[in-house]
Amino acid sequence: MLMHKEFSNPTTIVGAAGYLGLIGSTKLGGTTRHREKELIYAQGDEAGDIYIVEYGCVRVSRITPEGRRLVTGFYFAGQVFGFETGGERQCYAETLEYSGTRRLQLDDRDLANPLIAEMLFGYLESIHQHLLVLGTQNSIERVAAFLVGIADRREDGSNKARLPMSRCDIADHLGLTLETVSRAIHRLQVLKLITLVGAREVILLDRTALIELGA
Amino acid sequence: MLMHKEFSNPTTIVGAAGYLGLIGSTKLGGTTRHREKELIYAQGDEAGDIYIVEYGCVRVSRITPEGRRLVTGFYFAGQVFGFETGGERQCYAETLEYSGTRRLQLDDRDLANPLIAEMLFGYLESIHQHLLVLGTQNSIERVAAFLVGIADRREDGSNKARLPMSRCDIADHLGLTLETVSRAIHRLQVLKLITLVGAREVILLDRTALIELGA
DNA sequence: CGTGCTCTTGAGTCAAATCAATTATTGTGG
DNA sequence: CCACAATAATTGATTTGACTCAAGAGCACG
Repeated sequence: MLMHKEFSNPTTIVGAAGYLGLIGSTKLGGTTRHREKELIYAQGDEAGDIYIVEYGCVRVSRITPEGRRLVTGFYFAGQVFGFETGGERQCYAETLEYSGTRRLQLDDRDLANPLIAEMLFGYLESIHQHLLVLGTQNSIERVAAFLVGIADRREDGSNKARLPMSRCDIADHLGLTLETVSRAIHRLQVLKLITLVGAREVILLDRTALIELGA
Repeated sequence: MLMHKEFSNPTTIVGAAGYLGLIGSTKLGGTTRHREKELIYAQGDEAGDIYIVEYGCVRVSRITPEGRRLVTGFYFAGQVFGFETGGERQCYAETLEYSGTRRLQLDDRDLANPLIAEMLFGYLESIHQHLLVLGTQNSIERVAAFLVGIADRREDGSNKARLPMSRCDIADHLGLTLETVSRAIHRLQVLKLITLVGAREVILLDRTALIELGA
């Protein structure tokens, strides 16, 4: 429907490319600074606008009536989040660290803007990828795909993935438990596919093998 | 972002409401008739247009590089399918029974049409719901949610769900095996929440309890 | 009225969940 | 700056829900 998207990367969400073209738009707000663990919006808030991450990291999640949580995504610098249906938001958006975001007011006609449409379709593609992960992959494949996805979103092209989110956040994103995530990371280390630098940073030693695992 | 969507129903995709307003549009093609198991589009085909089911049922699925399959959705009369990112389709669409579909040509500007936008956001919401199912629910909850979702899409308001898809299709939709689906259906019968009429039709005896299970 | 599907059912296995410590890390006040 | 509390992550032991493998049963169709 729109421009072609690279497919080597399983979890790229929405790049900054489109965003640049919006600078100067009257509907693009200034940068809002958030402390760690700050709520950007909650379930029940009015939906409609979207947000662009300037720096830092945002976690978007959804709670089921039974209290189970699904983390629908993590968004880093240059990425867009907040696309939602209906009048009310069904998700919570919270910062995981000191972050800056800009709000972009949207109305129906903005969807005709190719930049906005690209963002929306990029988001659609990312959910589809997430579905594929949750529907077909085992724990080690899920974690491998996750790490590659995070690393791919770094602005520098380095083989590192910074993890501002907890093991529990990762688990709730991948439909696993935090213990299983921890064990999968351990196994990837034993397989010499990654190295841990502390608990919150990983170096991808064999990206190809990781992509193959998580494909 | 757009109009409010009912939330009692976990798997409604895109209703026929929007479609009616498009009758007369030059871009809406005539009805194409398909035999059972006919391919409507394949991975690699050019993306861009969407389809409306007139009657029958369409299965949309995606195959991973390792050959695993995810059925992303089933579409019945009045529903829209075929929203995809990028130049090439990543999914296969096939009829499960004798069906009729109409193609709707889309270009970027059509997204500004509220009817089209509603369809797109309805689709977005349905994927989100599917994610929630795959990310948080166990086998019996998944099957319960699935059956309620199918029943909700009947035009008559009856508590029946017709299942033109096989157990294997359901399994690949829910991230389970066909045996597990069969056992879950059996357990729902024992719990007196459903009755089977043959293998391909179920009557929902306690929709509330089913929704609670699958919520 | 077979023949081939699909679906069901059973038995055994295995991957991930659960339960339970233990070991980093991080943060705080003395 | 260090001791200590609090939080997060790892690791181990055990359980369990879903998968796998393997027969049968039910149905649809020629």
